Parts: sequence; C-alpha cells; structure tokens
Amino acid sequence: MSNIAKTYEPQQFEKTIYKDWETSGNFHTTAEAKGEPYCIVIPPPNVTGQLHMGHALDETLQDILIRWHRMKGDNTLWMPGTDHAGIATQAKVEESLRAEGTNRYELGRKKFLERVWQWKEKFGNRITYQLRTLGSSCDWDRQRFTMDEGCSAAVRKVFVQLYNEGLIYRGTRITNWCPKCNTALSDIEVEHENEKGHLWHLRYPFADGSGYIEVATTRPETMLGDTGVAVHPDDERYKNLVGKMLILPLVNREIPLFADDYVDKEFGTGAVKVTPAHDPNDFEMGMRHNLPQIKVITNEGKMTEGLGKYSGLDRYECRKQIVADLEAAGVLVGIEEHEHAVGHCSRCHTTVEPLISKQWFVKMESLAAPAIDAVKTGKLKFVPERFTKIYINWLENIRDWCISRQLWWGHQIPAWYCDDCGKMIVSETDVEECPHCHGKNLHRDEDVLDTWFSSALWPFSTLGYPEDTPELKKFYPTNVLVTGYDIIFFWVARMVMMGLKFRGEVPFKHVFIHGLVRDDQGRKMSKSLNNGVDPVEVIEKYGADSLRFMLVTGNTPGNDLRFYWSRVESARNFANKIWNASRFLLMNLENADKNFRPTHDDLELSDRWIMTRLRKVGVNVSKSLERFELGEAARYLYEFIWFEFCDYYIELTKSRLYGDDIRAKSTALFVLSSVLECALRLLHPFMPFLTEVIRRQLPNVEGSIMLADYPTGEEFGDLLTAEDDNVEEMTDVILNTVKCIRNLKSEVGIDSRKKVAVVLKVLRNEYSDVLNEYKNYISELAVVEPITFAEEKPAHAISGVVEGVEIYLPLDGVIDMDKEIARLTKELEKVRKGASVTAGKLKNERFIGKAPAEVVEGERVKLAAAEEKISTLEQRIAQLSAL
RNA sequence: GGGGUUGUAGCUCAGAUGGUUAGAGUGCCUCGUUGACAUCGAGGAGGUCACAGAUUCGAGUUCUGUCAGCCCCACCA
Repeated sequence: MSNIAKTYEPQQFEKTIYKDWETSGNFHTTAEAKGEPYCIVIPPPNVTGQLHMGHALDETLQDILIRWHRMKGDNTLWMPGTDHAGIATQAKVEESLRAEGTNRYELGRKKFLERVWQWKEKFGNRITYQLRTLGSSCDWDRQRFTMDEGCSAAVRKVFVQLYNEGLIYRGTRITNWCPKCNTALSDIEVEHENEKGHLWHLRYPFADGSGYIEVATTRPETMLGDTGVAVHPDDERYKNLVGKMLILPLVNREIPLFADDYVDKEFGTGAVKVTPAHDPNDFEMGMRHNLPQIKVITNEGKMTEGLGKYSGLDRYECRKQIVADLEAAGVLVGIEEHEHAVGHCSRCHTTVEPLISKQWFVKMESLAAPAIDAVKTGKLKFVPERFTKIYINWLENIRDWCISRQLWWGHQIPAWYCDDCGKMIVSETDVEECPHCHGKNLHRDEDVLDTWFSSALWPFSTLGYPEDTPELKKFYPTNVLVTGYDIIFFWVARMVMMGLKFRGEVPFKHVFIHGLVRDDQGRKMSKSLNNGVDPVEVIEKYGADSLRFMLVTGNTPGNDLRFYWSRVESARNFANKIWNASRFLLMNLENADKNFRPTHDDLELSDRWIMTRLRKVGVNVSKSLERFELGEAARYLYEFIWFEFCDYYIELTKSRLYGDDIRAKSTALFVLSSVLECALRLLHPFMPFLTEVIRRQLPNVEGSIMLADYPTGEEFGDLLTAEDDNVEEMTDVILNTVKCIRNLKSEVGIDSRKKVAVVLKVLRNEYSDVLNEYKNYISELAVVEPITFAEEKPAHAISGVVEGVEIYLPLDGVIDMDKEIARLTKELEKVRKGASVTAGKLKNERFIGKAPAEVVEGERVKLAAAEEKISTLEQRIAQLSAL
C-alpha cells in the first residue's frame, strides 16, 4: 500500500468504480427481491438537455436517499428516464432546420418527426451518461422515455377514459396563444410580468349624435374588434345611457353600450371597450350579452384580412398606426402612464395573445378535490411543510387545463373526425372506419398533448401501467419525489391528481422539495447571463464526491443555494483528509496482523471513546436522514471524521503504532480500521466513489460498500460495555486540559511543538485515575513533558483552570507577573459574569418551580463548576499578588 | 391585490420539538517542514442573532407589527 497516492485524485478511480457498479448489476432490482420496497422515480430530464447544476443537486439528493435505503436492506428501485419535452425539443430541431434554410412545414409532419427522432437518438442518452458521472445508482435496465411504447399506451388509455367520463372535452374558448411558438398554452405556461405601458383615453360617439362616452384601453389596436362598450349597472354617470348605440371610430360600426357587473366603476373612466375575440374578460362579457366575436389578430400576431390599411401589420406596428389615426380623428383625448401585468410565453418570452380557438381541456375540479384531500389527511407530505400551502392554494383555485398544443412532437391526440358524417371518435387504437356511418374518410386530430400530460402519469407509466405488472404492485405508491419548487404546479400536483384517479393512491408519500442552485452572486444560472457552472467541469476538476458533498452541505431543504468554487474546494479537502487518514492506516497495516481482534481489556480510553462517539454519530446521521435533513447528516460526518477521528484519535494511536508493544499496536490498528470502515459506510451515500475505493483496501471486508449494512449505532458489540458510559466525560477532561495547555503556550509565545513541563492539580477525585493513567495523551497532544501532579502551586508559572483540573506551566524568568495577573483577572471577570447569570436563575423561585428538573440540575452543576473556577482563579491571583 | 421566504462573524450559510459560554466553511492575524495530509496542524481576532413589542422562569428559536431584499400567485380594461 505504500504506493497509494499522496493526495486524493478522483480522476484516477471514479470512472472505473462506476463501471464496476454498473456491471455488477447491483443497481438493478426486481419486484421479487427481498426487503421493504423503496422507490423513487426520477424527474425525467429533457431528452435534448445536458446536465446542469439543478440536475446535479436533484440527482445527488435522490442518490443519497437511494443508497442509504439500499444499504439498509430495502428493496430499492431508482427508476430512470427522460422526457420528450415537446416545445423545447421541437424548437431545437426547427432551429437546425432553419440553419439548413428550410422549415417543418416544407418538410411535412412525417419527415419532420423522423428528424426529431433522429435528434432524440443522437442526444437522447447524453444526459443519462452525464448522470453516471455523478454516481447516480439508477436501475438503468429499466430506463424509460415519455414517448416510448408503454408511456404512449398509458397516455392513450388515460385520455380515452377521461374523455368517456366527460373530464376531457373539446371546446372553442379564448386561450393563451404564443404567436412565435404558434401554439396554445396552459395558464401556468404564461408568466406575468409588470410592464410600463399606457392607458389611452378614447371618445366613442353616440350614434344619435348626442355626445360621446370616454373609454380607456391599454391595447388600442384591439378596438378594431370592439363589439360593445360596458359600464357598471349601478354607475350613476352612465345609468341613463345604457342601451344606446355608439359608433366605433375608424371602423364606423354600430356597437351597443351595455351594463355588466364585471366593470369596475373606479378604474379609468368606468367604461370599458369590449373585444370578445382578444380578451378573456371581454370574451366572458361577450358571451353574456351575445356580442359578436370579431377576430382582428392572427395566430402569428398580425392584423387579419379585411381591415383595410391595417391588414397584415404586426400587432405593435398596428398599435402605433391606430394611435396616430385616432389622434388625427380627434378621438384620442389623453394618454396616461400605466403599469400593468403582461403575459409572456414561458418558453420564448413572447407576449402572449389571448385568442379564440378550438382546444382540448381537462376539467380539473373533480380531479383536484382528492389531491387536496390527500395532503390534508397526511397521505402526502411536503418537505418542508410550507409547500403544502402553495400546493393547496393552487389546486383550490384551479381552472381547466388546456392540453392541446399545435405542435408535431408529442403524443398526438387520439381523436378522429369522420369526413362523411362529421362525428368525432376518441379511441385508444387507430380508427379506420367510422362506427357511426361506416365511412372510411377519417382524419386524425392534428394536435399533440401538453408534455406535462405524459409527465403526470410518470410514476405509474414507468412501473408498467397500463399493464398490471408486479413492479406496479410492489413499488406503487413510490416513497419520495425529489424535485425543485419550480415545478410543483406543472408536475407534482398533476401527478398526484392522475395517480389518485388512475391508481386510487397517491403516487408518492413524500415530496422532498429543494431550491435552485444560483451563482456566487445569488443570480439564477442562465444561458443569457452565461453564468452557469457546468457540473461536468466541476467533476473533472474536483471529483463527483466533492461536488455532491458541496451541494448537500450548508443548505436547508427548500432553500436556494449558491455555488462557490471555494466550497467545492473545501469539500475536496475533506475528501483528501479522508484519503490521507486511510493512507496512514494502510501504511501502518502493511506489516501487521490484520486478523487480530482485541478484547475489551486491550482497549484504551481513546479506543472506547472513538467507538462511543461513532455510535452516536451513526444514530444522529440516521435520524437526520429520516427527517430529510441531508445537510445535517453530512455535517455530523464531517465533524466526526475530521475533528474527532483525525485530529484526536489518529494522533493518540501514534505512540502505540510506533511503539514496541505488538498487542497494543494491533489493538490500535483494529480500532482505527473498524472505526474508519464504519464511518465510510455512513458516508457512502454522500461520497460513494471515495468510500468504495478506500473500503476495498481495508482488511476483512468483502463486497461492494453499496451493499454493506448501514450502521445502526450498535456497532462493536461487546467491545463496549455499560462501564464505558462515562468515556466521553473522562475524555473531555483530558481534551479540555490539552486545549488549555495549548492555549497557554500560544499566549506566551512558546512554539507549539516545543516540550515544556506542566504541573496539574486535580480538583476532583473521580478524575485522578484517568488523568494519571492517560497523562501520555496530554503530553502527546499538547506537547508537554514532564507532567507532574502536585498539591502546591508553583509560583513562577502561568496557569489555567478547566473543569476539575488546575494547570500550571512553570516558566521561571519568562513570565511577566503583572501581565499574568491581568490575564487571570480578565478570565475571572468572564467566569464571574457567567456565574452570576446562572446564580440569578437558581435564585428565581419561578425558574426552580417551572423549569424541568433536569434543566435546573444542569444549572446547579454549571454553577458549581463556575464557582470552582472562580475560587481557583481568586487564590491564584492572591498568590501572585503576594509575591 | 393576495401568499411565501430571507435578514445570525468581513463573505456564504448551519442552528427539529424555546433551556450550556450562538457554530461551521471561507477570508483575516500569529506561529509551525519530526514519516497520513501545507488540499495540513496549533492558537487568535471577529456577532447587542434586522428593528420594536408580546408570550414565558427563560426567546436566535413562538406570536404580532415595522423596515429591507428575493420569489410565487392574480382576467381590472
């Protein structure tokens, strides 16, 4: 082992280790395997995407949970797959067609889809290969795709059933339309942003010549499609005018003035121009008052035919022209600055145009109710809990979901229209003959489904639905969904609704929500800012374990986290620390008896201490993991390994390892080796590669760490007994003494490596044995020699006091007595201050009466210790002053 | 217009169910090349836990309000 590299070089082993894991088949499981089922379905990354920090975080969290459960012995399945990502993928392919000087319409639907599939084949697996570099232990044998045969069958079955139950319907409605993507959008695909605009005040004259009414609008170009003007029924200003006709300027169409409750008397002039074809509210009012719908803007965002000089103009060009013309006509009577929310396409950020078109919708109310209930009754829990409110609030105000998209890439809607009798047939299988008139002239609905429709089925479609597979029986409902808060509406809520509807159970019991990974200035990582950090680059430089550890530490569930290279480095340093601690052990193990097993009597205090500490850490790690506090769990391990195992325990084994007592040496090596091995198992879910590569080299271990038992806190069997319950207290006395000596040396400027004499006065009898027996710990860690125990206090010495022990460093001639007195006085003041607070508490009858007994007892102990310290310091100050 | 969230050391952040002297990483200062590790070790400076009230024997932690930042939702033209 002497050839083990001096520093941690993850590049040397991560790829090989992953290959070993994958070929071993240990990522794979079956419904028949033993153990409690534990299943996570991956949030499928887009097929054309590549790994970004958000994925890295999401995958890391999932892999930690998965590896932990696998080690616990659960039948653990991590179901991987990718999403076809309708609009996003289609846009990419269209972009490449544009580069070739053509477009999808020239190519035709069939050829175009061939191109997209080619694209998918080419880039589809890139991201899953990148996931492997992170260490993700997915069951790759089961990899799925939202448009594969099974998922497509699930989509058709669900669609047809919902249609037959009347929960899917087709209707002519006003919907959000993106003129650039050329498709309808659902409400949540529209992002509202406040924009500065104008409020134009226009005068519409009455047809009878009796004056005019003033309306206000933010979108003057839509006036071409006005078919009425509305006022509030109770508005005294207009009450007597309702029913009169107006002349629409520029167009000279007669339109009615009518009353509707929707109108807000306070806003603008209290009179609204009504354009049913281009505004959702106007559409509703139009329906209520039988107003005609006049479409003046096309799907491409241009003015329609038949509008004279305005036809063919872009909507914003037309706005300028209309405003100019209205002004010229004397209709425009004022312009106000006005800030208002404008909808944008979440994909391309084009301003959305509300348009009337025929679309497919899912009726949400009856689907949402059970999904709300599932959370309220605790069948589904959000971590952190606050997201339940967001989820419920959305579902309680849900509106019907527009699921049809005017795209080609996606699940084509399984509806056919008979050209002979005009009827519609919705069917799971292709329709060639009309069941109504037996006509054979059918054409299929051209639209495809919203990508999220198939994503909504993901937890059960990947497990085999619509087939009734053993996997579906065994692993559904799955245990946890790990995802970002940004897709709770898009995805989580819809999966819950569909899962409840089609499986009768929630798709997962917990939703573990994480935040976004931001750049070092707290900005979202984005292409336009070019501030993204490529996780693949981080892995190449520092290793996947470092990236994983960085992503999981110092972060709390649901909160965003910032990416800092310095934090990656710090994680890498931790890995290096483990690497070198292991290297130290392996070097010492070379010529040793690797099969030696000590008895309880062979163990020293430090051995029993480190084993006791490890047990407690193991318990804390598991507790934290159960609460989804992965960062806390990682922190426990970091602190244990670095500060307790490396900084203290390893140092304390050195005298035995370099000494002549073979049995003592073997004992130390045994404890070093077993504690390290156990710590590696605890750490494995977080840093899988490093822990595997090191554990393989340890003696008496077999098999991959990924299948080893996860520590339970009951390790080391009979090597620890009930008598060892006080090892922590006993060790603390020694370590506190060490710290105090180091401190004193540093304060008077003695080189920390220089040996000096120390005199200890033990204040409590129960500590004298341990201090006597293990005084070598003090001399080794604090670099002091000789250590003598004495009752008298050396006069020319600097001193300190810890619980139970007075410490003197006799330093003739080196000490400035006045300085020493000042130092001790300062210390005394500090302790007195603390003691008075504690004493105050204990004098308070209400504290004694109401606080729990153990808290009161704790305060008493604290006060006693403080008083011991005070008296020691006082005596010492008096002694020095008398000199 | 609703709702959420954040405000703790110079910087980035941890601090379940209220109970020691409020922690870590990083940065800074002083020392240190004996065989695990300078990707390190020892020591140190640095915080009235945004502000104001309330509850409580006791509040960084619970409640109310204020201020500041961020985010989400929302069909007032």
